[in-house]
Amino acid sequence: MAKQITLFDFTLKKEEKEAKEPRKEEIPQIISNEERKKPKDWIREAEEGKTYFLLQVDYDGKKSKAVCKLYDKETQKIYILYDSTNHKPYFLTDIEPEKVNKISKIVRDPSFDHLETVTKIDPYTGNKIKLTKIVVKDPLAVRRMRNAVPKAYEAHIKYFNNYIYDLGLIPGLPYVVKKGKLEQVNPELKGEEVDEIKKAFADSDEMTKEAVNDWIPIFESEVPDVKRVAIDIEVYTPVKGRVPDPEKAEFPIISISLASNDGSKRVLVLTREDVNSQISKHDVTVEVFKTEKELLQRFFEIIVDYPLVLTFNGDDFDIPYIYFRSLKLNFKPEDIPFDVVNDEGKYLAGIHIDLYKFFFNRAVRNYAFEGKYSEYNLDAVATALLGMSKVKLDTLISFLDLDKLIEYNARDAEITLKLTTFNNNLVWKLIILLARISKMGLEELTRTEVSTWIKNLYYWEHRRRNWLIPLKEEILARSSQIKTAAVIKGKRYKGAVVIDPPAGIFFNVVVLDFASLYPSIIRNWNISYETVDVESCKNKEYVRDETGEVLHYICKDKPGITAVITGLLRDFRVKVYKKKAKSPNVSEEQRSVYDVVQRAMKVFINATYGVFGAENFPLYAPAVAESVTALGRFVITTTVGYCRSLGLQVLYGDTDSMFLWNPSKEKLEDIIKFVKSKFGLDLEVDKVYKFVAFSGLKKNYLGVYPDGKTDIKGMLAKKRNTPEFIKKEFNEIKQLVTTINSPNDIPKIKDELEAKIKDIYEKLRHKGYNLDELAFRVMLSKPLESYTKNTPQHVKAALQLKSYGVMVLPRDIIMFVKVKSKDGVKPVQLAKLSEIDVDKYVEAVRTTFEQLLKAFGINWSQFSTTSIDSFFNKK
DNA sequence: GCGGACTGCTTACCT
DNA sequence: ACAGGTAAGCAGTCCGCG
Repeated sequence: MAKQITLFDFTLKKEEKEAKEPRKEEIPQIISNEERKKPKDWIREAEEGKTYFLLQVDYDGKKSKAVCKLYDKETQKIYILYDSTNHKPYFLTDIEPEKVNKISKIVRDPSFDHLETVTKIDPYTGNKIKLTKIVVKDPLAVRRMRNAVPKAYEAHIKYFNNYIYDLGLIPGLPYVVKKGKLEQVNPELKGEEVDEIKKAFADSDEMTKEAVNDWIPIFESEVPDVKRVAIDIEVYTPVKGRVPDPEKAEFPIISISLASNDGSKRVLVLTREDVNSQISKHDVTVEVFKTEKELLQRFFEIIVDYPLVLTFNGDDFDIPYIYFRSLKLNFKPEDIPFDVVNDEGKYLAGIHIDLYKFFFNRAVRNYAFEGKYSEYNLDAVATALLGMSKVKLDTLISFLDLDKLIEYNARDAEITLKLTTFNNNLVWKLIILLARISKMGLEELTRTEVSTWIKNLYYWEHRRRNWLIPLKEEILARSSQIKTAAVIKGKRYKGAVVIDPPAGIFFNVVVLDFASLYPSIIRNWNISYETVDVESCKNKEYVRDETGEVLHYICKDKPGITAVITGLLRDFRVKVYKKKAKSPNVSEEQRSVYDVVQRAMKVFINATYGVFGAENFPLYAPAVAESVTALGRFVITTTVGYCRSLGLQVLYGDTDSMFLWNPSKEKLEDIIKFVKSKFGLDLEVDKVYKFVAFSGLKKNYLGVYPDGKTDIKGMLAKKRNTPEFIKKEFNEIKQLVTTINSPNDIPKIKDELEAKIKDIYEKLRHKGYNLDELAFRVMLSKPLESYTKNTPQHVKAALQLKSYGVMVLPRDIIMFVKVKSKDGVKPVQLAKLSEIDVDKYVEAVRTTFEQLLKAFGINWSQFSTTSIDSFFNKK
């Protein structure tokens, strides 16, 4: 469900709208737990000796057991396997069993099972420590008991994850069922392949070398192309601009589309009196129903054959709507293969992935897809990744002829499916790889952020080493000291260096870049929460920032867990899979698999530094984060100094990059060698520009490659909220600029620039742009009521929309124009071209183009004898 | 009571 | 709920002005 606000929301006047408000119907009755779902034969139990892919682990409350959800490639169905090891929920404490025995809140609890004494390893010292394990019958009991002991360890871990750690399971890998237990099936690799991987780790420490073997199956195991079906529903909506409330489920479901990677495409549609119900030929199977109940009945019949259901925003809309609507139509709860639990749409015959949540994930967006989409509705994501969009409508869904409705509905399911199948199943493979690395089940993985993934990976690795997972307070007691002051108010420590660039055009610019700077620092300096600022350490290395001041010290006695895992992933990525992804000896399809593998690693590698500086991360260690950025500054400052000592001009640099002006090959090699020998870091030639136009601002330039392609960074012209007409005009000017080949070409371009800007100004004055082109598009980041400190313009526009009866929600993009009226803004839907405040737009044009003009050394005041000149002089 | 200087808030970007 | 750094535009406040 897209949240775009469209023009036809306003075709009715306010009064009419209120008159048409439907009467409130009763919310469906709440059903008691007993009446709820009884297990159906939708899912069978796994068979002994068969091989399955582990997709996820859940807790079955009725059987009080962990249950594995498995996929069989042959039958393409889901199977379950209950725990046969008698595994139970537990937590740990550092007091003796005798003392725990005296705590009645624990031992008198009906769920209390027994106590055990266990030995764990202290991550800080490597010493063995004795702990008491409090074993219970039910995961909820841990929550009741954990406050009854002074220190409760590992008491905040979800039970099914605890099960995964204890059994060393890796979701996404193949397993064979042996004696009722899962046994990992390793991929068969050629000798040379293994040798090649081992070679990449020849210089690593023992801890890393041991771990390499365990990681190979994660990256090399085949990813099964699980059978899946994307679904999308359309609901009759008599009220304009309002999304139906799933919990009320007041209005009929008029159409459901299904699209599967087994090749089937289907639309189930309701015949209606109120619209043209003629149905012509479609390239999908169409089934027509007289009643909504029959339609849903048929839908359930089809869907339960699928092990995996995909939706776009199904957690918040499609699944709850189907569920509550079915109850309303008197389906028995046990006949509905869906449920709604904790704001999640559950699919009871298998697994449900809500792709909206996955694509919204910041790490997925930035690291895996390199920010290719910046809005998160189906249309935007599909357009960016597939080049495919939703069917455009010029009226409400409720008014569509059935033919159009079928087409529209079918497209949505098709796009949703394609989001996982395009490019050789790239997204699907990515999800599986992320699950394997994080050791998380698919449903949890696709609904949580990267910090949860990293937490889970580290917990699993702690358990594998039999390390005790320390309490947050214990980590903070050692590594909470912060010595630097952030540049930005409100931030906790100092970050990266940004070199102030000159304004101007520079030819032959080479960009050098440290390969994964922060991850490499973590690995090379052995940084981890248990190695920074710990006493009782023999070999210490001091961390200094760029001024030479000592900030922290790192213990080199033993490898740090963060350094080992980050180093491992980094080396696998750089030395093995990035190479394989480009290797000419590998088939095109295999290359794309390796590309997914390296992208999945990138997500973890790049986010690791950040999570240690994030207060809510359970292994939060500010000293770790501060050490990383300080070393980063030290490294780049030293290297910049070295470049300058070679007589080179370093024009610009940000965090891990350096823009060198016309350097010789010899000097570049010299610098790269210097960095390798001094820091053990890899410096690479990242880009070579024909020229770079610097505006003089940081994080703001236009780089042009020899072939005329461009990189625009940070400029107003590329910001989403800049009006479309400015972007369009900027693009034309950009094309002009790319034709520059030498300084001699500049004067001519200058003249053309000047002429072009005069044109824009004239066009603006004569209302030559339409309202949509003039709109600023700004995202509402929170509910309207939460803007208490001030009222920004997009909020003013949103308030006007709201008073008009249009629902406005967080993440909606508000489109508004600047006008000469009280608020100074109006939503495009309510504005007229005649009321536009031209001065404001001239100002916006000026600031946008100034960023480019400054590179050419042009000031607005330099435009002589023009109307623009006189205009700006009076400002 | 008005306007410029200033701070703070908000959004969107860069690495 | 990964981090900090930079920029733009506006909202709101303070202060001086005999």
